Amino acid sequence: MNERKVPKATLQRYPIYLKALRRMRKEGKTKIMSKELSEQVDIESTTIRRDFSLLGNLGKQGYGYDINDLIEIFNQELGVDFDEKIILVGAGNLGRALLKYNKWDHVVGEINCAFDVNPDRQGVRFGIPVYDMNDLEKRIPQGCRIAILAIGENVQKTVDRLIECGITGFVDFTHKSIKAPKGISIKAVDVVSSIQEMVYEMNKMEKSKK
Amino acid sequence: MNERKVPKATLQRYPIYLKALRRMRKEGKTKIMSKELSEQVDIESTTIRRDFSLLGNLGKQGYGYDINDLIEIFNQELGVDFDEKIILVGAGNLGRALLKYNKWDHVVGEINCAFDVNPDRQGVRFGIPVYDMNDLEKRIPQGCRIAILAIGENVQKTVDRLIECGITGFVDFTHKSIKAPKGISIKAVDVVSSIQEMVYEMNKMEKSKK
DNA sequence: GTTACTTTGTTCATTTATTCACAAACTTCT
DNA sequence: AGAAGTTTGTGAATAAATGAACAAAGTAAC
Repeated sequence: MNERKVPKATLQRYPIYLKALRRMRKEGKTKIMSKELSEQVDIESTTIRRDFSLLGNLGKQGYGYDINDLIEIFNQELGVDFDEKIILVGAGNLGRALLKYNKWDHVVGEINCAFDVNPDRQGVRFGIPVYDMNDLEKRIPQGCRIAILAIGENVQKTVDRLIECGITGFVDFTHKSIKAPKGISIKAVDVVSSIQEMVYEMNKMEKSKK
Repeated sequence: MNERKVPKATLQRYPIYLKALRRMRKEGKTKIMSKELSEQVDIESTTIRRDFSLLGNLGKQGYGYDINDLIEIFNQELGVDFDEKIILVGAGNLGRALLKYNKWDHVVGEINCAFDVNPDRQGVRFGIPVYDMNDLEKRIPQGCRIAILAIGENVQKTVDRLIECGITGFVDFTHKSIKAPKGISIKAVDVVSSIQEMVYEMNKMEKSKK
């Protein structure tokens, strides 16, 4: 077992593992070996074992890993508190889709409330209050650090304002490029970028076949 | 100038560059230097220069890079044909949001058509025909390789069927873990994973401050 | 309890990615 | 046109990530 220092590359793989493990649990499996998981997620078994070992001695030799244990540890170690508060900024189509999709299985904290400039969208939606954007400073939950950006207009201005309110992490669904000071982390979730990366990979595969 | 062999790590950065470049163009800028871009996207200027140099000698010493040139080259080299055909599978809230958001500036091919099981969602939506899922085999455009998955049910079954139809790339918005044979590439776009990664990073930053 | 078999955790070699440092190439000023 | 000042592109050094190989620690069968 090593001291806490998870490499960036490993970090990007944890969500993949977690997803696969959840599926297996749902299918009724209770244990898994690195080699089998390897085939499922297309990552070398050695890499998997090393990734896991960074979080402790989770497996048993000659047996494998207990799926429930793994999921639990991952939830813990991925640093997500169940009471992490999240706000949704923008309750348009996309925002509402996210709310509806919000069966997050207690993986990350729930979305606490949402904000939108449009009065038609305010009120309670999918069980969550949607406030007027003007009331942001008044209504933002205490200790909230994370905002999901699902707006199309005034992105930079809104981000600046959110940072003022103490938000330090953004999940960004806009197509805009955002400027932010150090210490603020932004994760872009972007269909277009994903498609670009994918098409590139696909073309490379094609070429290597010929 | 090197021969075509773009490292994976570089590949992941191109979309970030592209986004920033587009913003700058919109702001009226016409040239950019690696050092300035470096500050904007928080990537070392050397890394940027090397990444760019992989696509050719795009810059001029003592001057910098021409933003328009860069954007054009990127669009080309990212391997995206403008006539890449894309289908949307699932026209619920999320699917519709994606359609509406579909001002993709000719970066990637447009969404050609969509499919949904629900008759209420069929017809023309945001200028794009939404067909019955049963007609998939009949209606899927010739040569279409890419599908955007925005469904919640029967994910695996649908994926298998799409693969039968010649789809080799998936942009996956479901929360399910999907099994697919080699040669099929799947890019998961997932709020929950993004939040997890982000929270982890945020916590790490906090700790390192103390 | 002993033997045969399995699978983890980790060391070490190799590959991949990043950063430093600087020559070559261009711009601008005089 | 020449000199001074920038900024690119890249070879060489460093750091990070991966993969092969195997000891240690377990299971299962007898």
